[in-house]
Amino acid sequence: MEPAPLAPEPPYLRGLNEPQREAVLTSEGPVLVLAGAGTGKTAALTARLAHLIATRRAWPSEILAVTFTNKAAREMRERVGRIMGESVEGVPWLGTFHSVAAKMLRRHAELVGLQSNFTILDTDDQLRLLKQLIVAADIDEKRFTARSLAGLIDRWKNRGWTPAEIDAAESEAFANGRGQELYAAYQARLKAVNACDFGDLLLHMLVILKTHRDVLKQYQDRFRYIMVDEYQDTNASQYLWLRLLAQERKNICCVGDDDQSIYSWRGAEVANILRFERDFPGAKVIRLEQNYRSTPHILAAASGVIANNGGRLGKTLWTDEAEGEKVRVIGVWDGPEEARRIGEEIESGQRRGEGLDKVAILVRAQFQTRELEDRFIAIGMPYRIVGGFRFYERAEIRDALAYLRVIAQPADDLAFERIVNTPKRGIGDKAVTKLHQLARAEGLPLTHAAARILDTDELTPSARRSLGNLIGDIARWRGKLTELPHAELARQMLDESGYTAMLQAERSTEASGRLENLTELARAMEEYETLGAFLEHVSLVMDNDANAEDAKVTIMTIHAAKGLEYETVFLAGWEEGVFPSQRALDEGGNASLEEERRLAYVAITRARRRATIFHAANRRIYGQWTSSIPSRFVNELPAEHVESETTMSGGESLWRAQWSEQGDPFAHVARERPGYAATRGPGWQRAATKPLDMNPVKLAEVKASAASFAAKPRADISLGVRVFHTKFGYGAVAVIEGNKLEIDFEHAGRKRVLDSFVTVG
DNA sequence: GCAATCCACGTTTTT
DNA sequence: CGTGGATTGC
Repeated sequence: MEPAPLAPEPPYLRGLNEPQREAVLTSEGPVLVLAGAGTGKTAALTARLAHLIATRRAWPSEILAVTFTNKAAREMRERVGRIMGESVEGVPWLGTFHSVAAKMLRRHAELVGLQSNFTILDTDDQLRLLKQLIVAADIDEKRFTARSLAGLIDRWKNRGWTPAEIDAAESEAFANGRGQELYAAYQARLKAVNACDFGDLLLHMLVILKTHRDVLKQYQDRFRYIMVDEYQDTNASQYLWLRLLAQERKNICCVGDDDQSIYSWRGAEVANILRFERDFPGAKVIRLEQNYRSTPHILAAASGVIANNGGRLGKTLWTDEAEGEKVRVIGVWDGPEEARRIGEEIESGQRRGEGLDKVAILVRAQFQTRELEDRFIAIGMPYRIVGGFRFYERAEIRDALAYLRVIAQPADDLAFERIVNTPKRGIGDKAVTKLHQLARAEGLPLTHAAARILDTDELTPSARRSLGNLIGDIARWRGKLTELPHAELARQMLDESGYTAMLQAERSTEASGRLENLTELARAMEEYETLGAFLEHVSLVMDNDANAEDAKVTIMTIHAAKGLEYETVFLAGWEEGVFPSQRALDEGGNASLEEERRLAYVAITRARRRATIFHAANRRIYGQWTSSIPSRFVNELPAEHVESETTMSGGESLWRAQWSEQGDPFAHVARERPGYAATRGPGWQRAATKPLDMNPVKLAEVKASAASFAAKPRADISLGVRVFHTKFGYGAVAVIEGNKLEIDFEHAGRKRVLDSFVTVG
């Protein structure tokens, strides 16, 4: 495209190639950009955003730009800021799917039965809640775990299904057809505690857009342009959400790469890319194929592997770069040798003057990091491991947040449960069970139920005292919410609750680290206007890639490396059973294998100049020595772009021999752990769906108690009635005050109890 | 109510 | 092999 002779080329087009410009300048109508790895898709996307604003096609507030990660959102925001300078305040609707959906949902929360200050639960809260429900439904929690139910519900939500839309066949997937019932119960509980999980952010918004024409219209009018990054990773609910919003103006631009779809297990549906042209007839499809990242050998190696996948949209990556080194494949004896070799390679790189921050080691699974870590500690190689625990997932941070949540959102039972006995204050299971019982019977949040129970003799005197103190503290802290900066309030709470003292008493290095984390948390809070804004930030945005600039080698999973690039990349553990993973080989068939192959493609394309692939003949997995054969992906590398080497005597022929002699390449892997395949494989799934002998009577009871959510006066209790109490035994009602009773017990004497704890008898 | 001990289990994890 | 969860004993 020729720049107009008189108008100088706008700065945002500088350095873009032809297809990139086309992606930027085609502002009207649906556009699908197929962008291969390293083809400058973020540059194009950002320039497009700048173009829309600079040419006054839309105000920043009229553009919806969604990404999957906070990192991507941040990067785009920074780049737009750099291009547009101070002239643009910011793009309010630029963010992750979840943060944008949350922002919308806070405005319309009441339409799905929530208040706008709803809490966003994390996985831990979610699991605790589900477990309670499973136990309450009298389902064997060993056989049907909260984790599997969480996974199931997540999948349903990813597909955009509300409980009403779960049919019997789907429901079968959990506890003998009770999946739907539990899903419904879960949603009801979430509503009761004014909370939602990650999936709900999108699903609730989707329901609102579907059922409230006016709301839909409002957003359709507002968003003149919609842009979507990493489109291959959208799940059904995100897809439906986008489709509704784009229906009116059809100015939607999706950027993605079907070859980099590695999150199907999280509900991502590559099919969304494939059906784009059907959903938006006349869509313009633009391919970005010039790679600016890697050498021809690296690209060819990656292309060679991915070519083994079927059903691709197909792109041909090319580059202007000089040829460079071939991809090296190194076979070693075992895991420790692999780690040793990688260490040596990095050291020789250092001698060539390569900085450690230019080097990454990518692994398939987290357990592989251990060996590398051991070795790096031994040789004093600075490293950092990406992934593992995020800042806000640490126990102390979650505890602190729970305190804040209890203050901010009185209905947040999960937060209250978390802190009620942390630090230990003698309020154990028994007391908490009682609280639950009361809360459920009267339809109260736990904090209110706690206040109620204090007036009675239901709890032991010491528990009562403790609980009284806690409730008093909570009330006091709530009172300070308006007068004190929330960071200061957080510090006070942590001190006055005894939480800090608990950690100080530990006197371990971990404990002092935790204290530091809490200080850090309080400091972070200062940057937020309100406590609510801070809590939202924590649950949706906070991540921990701090000090990525340090001169350290990065160790991470391939998943975590997506979107990143390094001069030198080491790919460890390319063995059957590790990569592709055993799970992928056992279950999921060809689709799983192809996803593993896409992972291999992502892994190789992270490298700019040097890629080295390792495979070991022996590896210790779960303490068991396992012998393994090279990954099939190694064999799929085009020979002319690869340089092989083995440290074992016999040279490469030994690998080939092993490879061909092995009739069933997985037989030995399965043999290593008898029963492994039986518990995790298809057989296990069959067992999970097999009808079980359930007790139907219990179900009726649960339903009945759930129905009597609201407190009603007990018509069956009047003065003098003989009642039974599990702790105090039989007695006669002496005083009635609403739900509170005083009873003369035959053995325990006069006690104050709540009517929900007694039965007439 | 809590601490010590046993035992089952074990990909990837943007939000 | 290590970990976290549940169970048992104080």
